[in-house]
Amino acid sequence: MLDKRYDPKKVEEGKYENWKSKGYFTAGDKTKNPFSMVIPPPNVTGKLHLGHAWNTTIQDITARYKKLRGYDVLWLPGMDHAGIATQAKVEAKLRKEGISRYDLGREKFLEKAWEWKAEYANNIHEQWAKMGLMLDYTRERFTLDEGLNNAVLHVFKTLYDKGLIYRGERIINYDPELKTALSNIEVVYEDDKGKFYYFKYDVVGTNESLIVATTRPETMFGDTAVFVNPEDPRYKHLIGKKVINPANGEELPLMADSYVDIEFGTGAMKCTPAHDPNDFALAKKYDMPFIRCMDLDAKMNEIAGKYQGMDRYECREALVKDIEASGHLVKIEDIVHPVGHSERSGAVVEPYLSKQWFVKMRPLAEQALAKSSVEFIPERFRDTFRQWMENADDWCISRQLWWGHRIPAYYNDETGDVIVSDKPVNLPGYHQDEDVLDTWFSSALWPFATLGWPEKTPDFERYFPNSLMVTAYDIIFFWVSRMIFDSLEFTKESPFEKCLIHGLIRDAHGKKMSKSSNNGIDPIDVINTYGVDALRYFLTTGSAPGQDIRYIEEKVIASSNYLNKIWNSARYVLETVGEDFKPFKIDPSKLGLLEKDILTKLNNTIKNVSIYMDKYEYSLASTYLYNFVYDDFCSTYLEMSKVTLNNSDEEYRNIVKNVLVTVLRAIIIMIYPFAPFIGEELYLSLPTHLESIMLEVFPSEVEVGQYNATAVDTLYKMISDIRNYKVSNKLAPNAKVNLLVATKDEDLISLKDHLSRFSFAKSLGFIETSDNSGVKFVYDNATMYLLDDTSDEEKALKKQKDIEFYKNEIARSEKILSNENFLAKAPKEKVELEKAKLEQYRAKLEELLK
RNA sequence: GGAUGUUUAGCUCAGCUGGGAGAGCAUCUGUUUGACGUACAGAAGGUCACAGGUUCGAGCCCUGUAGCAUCCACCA
Repeated sequence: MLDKRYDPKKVEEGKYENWKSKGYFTAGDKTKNPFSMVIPPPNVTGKLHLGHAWNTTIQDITARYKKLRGYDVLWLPGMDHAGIATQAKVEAKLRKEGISRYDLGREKFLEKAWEWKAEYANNIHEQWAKMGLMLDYTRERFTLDEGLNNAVLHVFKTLYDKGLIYRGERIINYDPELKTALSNIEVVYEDDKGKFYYFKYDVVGTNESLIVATTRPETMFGDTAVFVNPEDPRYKHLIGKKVINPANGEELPLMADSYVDIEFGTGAMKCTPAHDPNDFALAKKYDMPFIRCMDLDAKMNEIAGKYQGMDRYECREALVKDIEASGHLVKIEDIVHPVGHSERSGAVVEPYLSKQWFVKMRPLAEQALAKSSVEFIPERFRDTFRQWMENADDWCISRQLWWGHRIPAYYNDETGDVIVSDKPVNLPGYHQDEDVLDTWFSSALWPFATLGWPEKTPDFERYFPNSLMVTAYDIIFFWVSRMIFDSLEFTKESPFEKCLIHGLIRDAHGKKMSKSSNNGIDPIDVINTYGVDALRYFLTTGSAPGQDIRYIEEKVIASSNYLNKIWNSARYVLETVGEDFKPFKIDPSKLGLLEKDILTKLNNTIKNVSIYMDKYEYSLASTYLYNFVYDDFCSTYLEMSKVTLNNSDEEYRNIVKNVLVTVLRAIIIMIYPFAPFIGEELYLSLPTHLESIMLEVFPSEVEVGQYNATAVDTLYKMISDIRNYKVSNKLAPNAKVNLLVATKDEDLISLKDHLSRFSFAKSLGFIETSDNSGVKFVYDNATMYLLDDTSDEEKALKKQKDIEFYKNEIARSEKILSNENFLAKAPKEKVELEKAKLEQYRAKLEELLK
């Protein structure tokens, strides 16, 4: 027997290990159609947060549902080495021990990183198990494993041979703390407080000077020109002359280009080609030199003269002081301006001219835009993808790190030769590039490389392209778009058929969860308090696809209450039918009205749940199920069954029990993808069951046939009206009442026991034609009189209220039906429906007025 | 500067091709009715941001305005 209360801890215990050991998670049944997903590989940097919980729950619901639907489901797990992120963490850990990565050297450092990976992979496995994820661990992959590594080398070499990967000098975003290049999207812009320095530049050969403003004075040593707009009347006459750089006294040409905004600052701009991407472009245009005045550690170099060796900020301070002393400082303004920070280290990014590896984006992006067949859900995210693709700059893929795929380029310093090879090169005089690849270079191959590509493995043949990818919208640029263009380039197919996009999870006030605001919620805490099923249900219901959700504890509690409701309804059914009960095939001809009614509602629920599950609209699917469970099953049929079971013979009692079990079984299987643990527990309590709910199939509709639904509706309305009447007349809920029902509906009369029980009827009579005593309730197929000591006044009041109601309804209906345009243009069914309603209202009013 | 989302009950949110506004929580009234007080029976609560338009009919479609949020690009 089930416990009185649903206890998540007890219910969850042992189930996951059992499923796993029985091999239920392992794909490969060739008799079925495949359905495949790969998990977005979490970084091996730390704990999984609620966002992961949400993301993986959506996938798990999908996997379990598709399995119920008879698919051979492959959900492939794996993790990402997360180059920068992990290396930053490992370095931070070492730093606490007083060691730098250089103390250890590459080999030893990588050993430490692998140790780190092992520890965190273990944490992640534990969390996946807690979440109940149906992952096929026999196929688990890691972005740095041998297979992925081969795929990465193959891709690098192929793109290189095609000219789609090149090495070049460009301005890149440099993280001086982690000492590595970053790609554009690894830079986050924040509004920082800064200063705007106005300096006076003397114009050579004149008495004039002009004022140039900058936020980064320390880069003045790398300046090669000052630019103004050619149309700027203030400076027009000076164009072509030289000005003196107040930082070092050197002469700079005063040049003109329409790029310069007349309105901004002083309208005169210094040009630092090696330290600013826009200046770099200008310098290219005018064939100017690129002068680096800083080293990679953000310290000034020999170009800066006496400032050499200073940190960039130190230099800034000293230089400004010196310029002020020379009388060339005009003013300093406090400003707030966007400053690029490294996503991982937070360091202020330094635009820096250096030699890096790049992926040439245009050809790949155009192919992706032209050929991608990925269907985004919701559709609007296709535009997000498109917009980024259309504007994507070349992708800087080299990182000056150790943790990652080492770039397979080999240099001969003497000859200047470069060999790119997917096999190790051991030629004398050659040495391998020290850098590794951007972590996203390998994740971009995830959907196919995890299946064995570039080999044509059976898994690749069978499970690629993936059926579905599930991820949050913030990762479309980083990952989704790159998977799509790499997949199209290398497999000639889109990596997945559909891409389901969800939002971000926020705190109760709508703020982004983050470490800095300390508002993060650990999913494990939630699971320990309310159970994983409640968390899963909360995460995937009550929200629309693609929208953000807020974590609200009350909602998790509500979810838990709902599961408890299902638990207790199961308890009632199982206690009622008994352990020895043997369910049998339903014979529609033997069903009673109420049985037909609940089964019909079940059929509708199965239909709707299926429709929305198939469309990945889990929130809507769950709403239909919820309403059925609460209103139709628990509050109504289940209560009715108590009366039926008391008042019928053995054969009919068995039919009712059979219906109870049938409905319960369907509910359990439908809720199970959302709440697998309680689903399994209840399923295994059913009188007959398979070894596990994981082997079940989705419930199908039950043959019921036609029945008098009006009679059932009227019964439920009567009960509701009587309850309502008692409350509004301050009668106790169990106050006895005398009822008289005027009806010719034999089916309604056959339900008299239920009416009697739920109205606490003292007496209940049936008559053929209407009477005129008591408080009157009018239905489609009956009129009910409540005969008790209510005063005539109250009776009249109630009657007046009803009459008014119907009069209003009739007026509304007549108005619509007198509109010729409505009659002419609205669909016929709508018109007929309205006419039928009007007729009913009139009949009821007439009955009321008798 | 470009783009997207959002505005519906006190709060958090659903509302799927246009056809009589919904849920959970909170509030109020009742209830030892034979699974569930993590419950039951009821009640109250909304000019669906605003202004136009299309339509027989608009929370839903179109245009505009405003607030809130997010993303992209960024000015030296």
